[in-house]
Amino acid sequence: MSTTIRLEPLKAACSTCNLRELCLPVGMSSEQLERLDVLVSTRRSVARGDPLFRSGDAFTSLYAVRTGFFKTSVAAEDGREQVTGFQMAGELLGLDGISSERHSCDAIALEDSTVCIIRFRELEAVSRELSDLQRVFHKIMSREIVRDHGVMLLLGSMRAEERLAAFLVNLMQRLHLRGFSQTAVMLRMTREEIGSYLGLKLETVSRTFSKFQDDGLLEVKQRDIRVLNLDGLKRLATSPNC
Amino acid sequence: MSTTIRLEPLKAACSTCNLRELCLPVGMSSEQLERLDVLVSTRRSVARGDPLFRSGDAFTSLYAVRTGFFKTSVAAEDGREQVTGFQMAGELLGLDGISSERHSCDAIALEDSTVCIIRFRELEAVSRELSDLQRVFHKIMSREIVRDHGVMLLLGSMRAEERLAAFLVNLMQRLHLRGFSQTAVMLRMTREEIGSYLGLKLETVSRTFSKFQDDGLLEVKQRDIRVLNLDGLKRLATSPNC
DNA sequence: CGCGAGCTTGATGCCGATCAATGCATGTGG
DNA sequence: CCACATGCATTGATCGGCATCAAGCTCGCG
Repeated sequence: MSTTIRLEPLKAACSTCNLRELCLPVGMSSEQLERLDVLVSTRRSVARGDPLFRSGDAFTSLYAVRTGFFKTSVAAEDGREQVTGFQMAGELLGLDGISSERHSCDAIALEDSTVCIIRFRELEAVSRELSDLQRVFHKIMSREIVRDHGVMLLLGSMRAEERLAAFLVNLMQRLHLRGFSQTAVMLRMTREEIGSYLGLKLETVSRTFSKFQDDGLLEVKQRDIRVLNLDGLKRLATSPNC
Repeated sequence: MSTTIRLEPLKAACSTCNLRELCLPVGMSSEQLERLDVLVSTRRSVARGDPLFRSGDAFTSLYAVRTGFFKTSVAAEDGREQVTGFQMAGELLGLDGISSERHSCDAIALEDSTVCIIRFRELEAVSRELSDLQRVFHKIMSREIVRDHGVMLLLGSMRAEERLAAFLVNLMQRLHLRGFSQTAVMLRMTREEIGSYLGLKLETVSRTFSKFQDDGLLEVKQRDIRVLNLDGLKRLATSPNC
């Protein structure tokens, strides 16, 4: 439980960050970026398997993923876990904590990662003066709500194949935006974590991967996925079972 | 499609609204409330069955439910619908629209309702000057995210009985906060709408209601629900299937 | 009074869960 | 370097919860 927190005194600067168009500073001018540099002054490294924060921790900061990959999950009282999302470079973690000033989910690094620490009180203060920042931040929160509604649709009314296809298409899209291949990916999460996110058991996830392979949609070697027919996947991800 | 929109020139005033402690103005001083009165200047009536807004509509305003009851739902391309929430007095509608400046879900009145219209640009402007308002608004958005995560947990890992129990407990709690009985409710939504929200078919919802009645937890007469054993329901809502 | 929307209940079937065994990759200590 | 442990993935056999299909029922309303 006593994870050492490694803070990096390195200057984190939005103005020189190559993720800035995918992150909080999207669309900002260079003067505006300088205001942000004050906000985002520290980084933190999180080793694979370690928590960035846990449910119940006091909330003071948001975190922008700089490198690496995270999962967030909520737990029921009886211990059942639900993975609520996977986050990659440029995405924000910790929005759940604003409401009660305590985090309400766990954020765990799925590979060695670094994040930028954004002190929330300062973000609020700066966004009172910089309406463009205010606008962007509101849009980010709203986007998270819209994303969550999409997941509800998936969990509430899609079948296993549709769920996994939707998951893969979404993942490839986000990776592509970040300059990675649209057709090959090394998954950072286990079958069980995918299953938890999609409301399926790990065996079902595994079987569905195998079926996609049989159908010529994918090539699957453990966590190494190569997409052979993206359109076919997309068709599955949105269309009914007919 | 051509629903007549009825705007009410009546002055809507947060400062005299008895919902203010459940709504955007929570915790505000009387001077602050006067600033809010400017923001929230118009009301709108929505007849039962009519949309407050629809997916794709331009986003300009948030809506605070004043009287009545709403559902929100998202649709897949093939027409499948997922109810994403039910909203009652004091709750905010429209947060989904901020991200793309278009609404991404439908909001339909389940009974004759009235809402306060909150022009979003003005809300942003005022909250730049009133940090208490800014704080409250951020908490409301965050609370919606936390709620959505709870629904994901429900959809991803609970069984039919647990889902319905959790739904009922949550509903009774929110009604209780608003001064209604904690043990009796006249449901405003159909079995199909409950089912859509919970990821179940209407027959399953109906059967589960019947089972709860057999088990002495509820008395069910169509939409008329009387809770006989709230603790029993709560136990079901959170505990595992053991 | 009769129609229709919504609710209940029964019979049956299927998708995904569960249980169980095996395979595969990585790492560790002898 | 091999033997073995460990964690994760795959695959098969079986089971069960919920969906589906199909009647009836209830109640409000024209």
